[in-house]
Amino acid sequence: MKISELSRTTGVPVASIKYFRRQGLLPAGKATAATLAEYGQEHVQRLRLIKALTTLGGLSIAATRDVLTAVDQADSTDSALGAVSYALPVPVAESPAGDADREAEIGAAAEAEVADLIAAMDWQTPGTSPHVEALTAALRELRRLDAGYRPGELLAYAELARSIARLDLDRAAAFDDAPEALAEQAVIVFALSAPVLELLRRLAQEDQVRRRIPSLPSDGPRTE
Amino acid sequence: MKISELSRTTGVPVASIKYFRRQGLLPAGKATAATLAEYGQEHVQRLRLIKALTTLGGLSIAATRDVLTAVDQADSTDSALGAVSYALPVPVAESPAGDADREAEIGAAAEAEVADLIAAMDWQTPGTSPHVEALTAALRELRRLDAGYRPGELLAYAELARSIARLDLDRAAAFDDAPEALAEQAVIVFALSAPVLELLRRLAQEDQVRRRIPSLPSDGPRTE
DNA sequence: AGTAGCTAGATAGTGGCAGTATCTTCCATG
DNA sequence: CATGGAAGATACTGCCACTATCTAGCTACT
Repeated sequence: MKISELSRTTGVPVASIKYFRRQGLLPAGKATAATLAEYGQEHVQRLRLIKALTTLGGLSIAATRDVLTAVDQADSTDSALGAVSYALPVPVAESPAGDADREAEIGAAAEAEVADLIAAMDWQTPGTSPHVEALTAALRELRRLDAGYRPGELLAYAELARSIARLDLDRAAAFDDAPEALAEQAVIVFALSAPVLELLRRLAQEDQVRRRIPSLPSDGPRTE
Repeated sequence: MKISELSRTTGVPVASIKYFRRQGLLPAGKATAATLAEYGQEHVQRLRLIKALTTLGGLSIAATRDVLTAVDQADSTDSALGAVSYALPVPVAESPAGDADREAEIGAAAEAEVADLIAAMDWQTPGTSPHVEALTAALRELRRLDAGYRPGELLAYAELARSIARLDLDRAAAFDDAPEALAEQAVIVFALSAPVLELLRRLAQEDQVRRRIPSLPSDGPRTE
């Protein structure tokens, strides 16, 4: 397959394909001559994955490269899942501090909240997990807004998160008879299921709003 | 409070405060003279909210403006929740089509999947909901990758999404005795809980991975 | 054999976004 | 009455994700 055919098959412009190659997202084709290379089905699939990660997953090019590198380097065993998980970017919030006293108080409360949660859930996480850091930062941010979780609320969410994670792992493990596909499946489940879940949550919220507030009009979004 | 004090209190540079004002994210201070305006506590809170929405929530300036406009225009009653929900951006994926036949097949399957799901959940959503559109697009994207949900899987996620939405609504409704704060609380719950939930999911995934794969790299779950 | 039409690789340019900096005019306060 | 801010307008910057152009070299058709 020539690059122009690869472009036609996937709908990705030739210039973009070259760009992805330069950025290390896509392996080079097998060169058949100094100015000619042959692309295969694996390039088609990789391009689809790149597109899905950037558009649906909302990943940057750099983050996509990190994730794909983890996929390629995964020794097609268990480490794939962990590597992919850590390669995914994390929503981090770090507002510039205003009042130092208030910041200290908020910070301590957030850290305690996370520690309590992890203990209560009996979660096995390394102390260096970026997710723990990020969660603490997120809770700090909410506390700055005086919108922290009330006692037990966060735990309720965590229980549901555990249920979701069980489904995720089931989904990822469904491919464990095809080791070379495991890492890729892990990416899909970890990175691309998040937006799907978020949309389900929005739909469920919408339903809940309508059920609890019967006076709401039944049409769609307000037109401008 | 002068703008320099507002800047010091919130940690946001003066130039950025002016920028947010220009973009319609922050109301102008009460002008006390041609070149002097007075800012109050509401500006402090609004700036905190802007920072939280952009950093933690990952919203663009334009999206933040839309959300805040919905907050301000909410007639401090029920419509606040709906307006905010629709003002939030939605992860949309639309890959350029390659093969027309395959696209048609994928599209039809995704649409049927969404319709079935909404029916099974008895969700009350308007046909024009952008969330329905977005979910269909997301499922199309996954199907393009040959990574669609197996029968019943999506429903299981949806059930959990419903549980989450119930928690969300409880959280939002906790402020219904302070109508002017309801819309703001809705923003916080709808826009800022998503990253928290995502982080909980990551932590839970991490825990699940560790529990399911107790072995060391030398002994994978399924070796080739 | 000649040539039109690809191709690879390098480099440069574009448009959008989120600020950041500068400039001018004006005024409150010591 | 001088000076340090403040307001508003405009311009500039850096980053990102492409997109276009250019050079040089095939290669397949006639």
